Amino acid sequence: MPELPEVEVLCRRLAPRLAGRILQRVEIHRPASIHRSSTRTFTGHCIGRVFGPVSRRAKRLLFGLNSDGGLPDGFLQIHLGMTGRVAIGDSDQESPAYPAVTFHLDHGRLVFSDARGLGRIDRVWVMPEGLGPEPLDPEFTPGRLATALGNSSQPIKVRLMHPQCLAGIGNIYAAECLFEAGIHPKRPTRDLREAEVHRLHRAIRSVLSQAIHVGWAATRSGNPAKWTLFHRETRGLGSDGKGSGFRVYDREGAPCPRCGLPIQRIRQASRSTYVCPGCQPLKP
DNA sequence: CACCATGTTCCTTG
DNA sequence: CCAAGGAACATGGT
Repeated sequence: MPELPEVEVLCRRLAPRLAGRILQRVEIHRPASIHRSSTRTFTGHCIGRVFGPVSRRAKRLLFGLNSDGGLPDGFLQIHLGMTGRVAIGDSDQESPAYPAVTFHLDHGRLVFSDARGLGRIDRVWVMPEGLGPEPLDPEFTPGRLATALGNSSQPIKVRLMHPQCLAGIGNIYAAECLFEAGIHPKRPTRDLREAEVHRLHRAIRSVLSQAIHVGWAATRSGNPAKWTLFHRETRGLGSDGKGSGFRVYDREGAPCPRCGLPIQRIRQASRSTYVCPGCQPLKP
């Protein structure tokens, strides 16, 4: 469930439930999930710490930790990879499938589970560096987008997904944003006109914030166990033009919600991209 | 068995 | 040198 909107909603859900909780014990079921330190070192840097604010940078969750004296002591950073999940449960609840690391708290526990094992947990003391701007930051203007895109000849879709270019955009939302902006994924980045960069900026902000809105609403109105996969629940329902479903992602052959032509699936950098041949012309 | 999969990083090829 | 593509990571679902 890991692109910016899903991580953002997860972050907002976890924050109030973690604040003040004490990390008493760490159980590592999958050592490879611990990044850049031994399991021993990692555990030692966790035990006894108290959870503070929870935030997000790109697709990473950052759990602020304090020492038992109350002083700030860095972060627990979780990158979900493709299949990572985070859940909070009572101690007597059944564990989720594919548990990788369990954090036992003074009340309940936090479980990171991961079927494919591409997610990573890190103990860090500085904010992540080398990442592109946050698209929902008020400072993120069309000009900032233009700067981030640079004078690259890369296809715009591939460029959008590059973490050092822009934070938080993955395969799903790259396709959605480009559809919304009416830009073909294969357009060379440097060929985009100013008006198109403007449209793309607007599309990125509206698609991402709408996804957060939908994801957040889903957590509040039932089906809490499945909210992270809301895009799968809504497959095929995207033709309402706005709201819950994806407009193009995973909708090969389905009618474009804007013009009715069948959505095409193409390949780019060995990943699937979905595009409407009518609404996203190859030529500006 | 074949092919697909929400991410990131590194290597190879042209 | 650069850019684009592909592989790798490790595993499950269809």
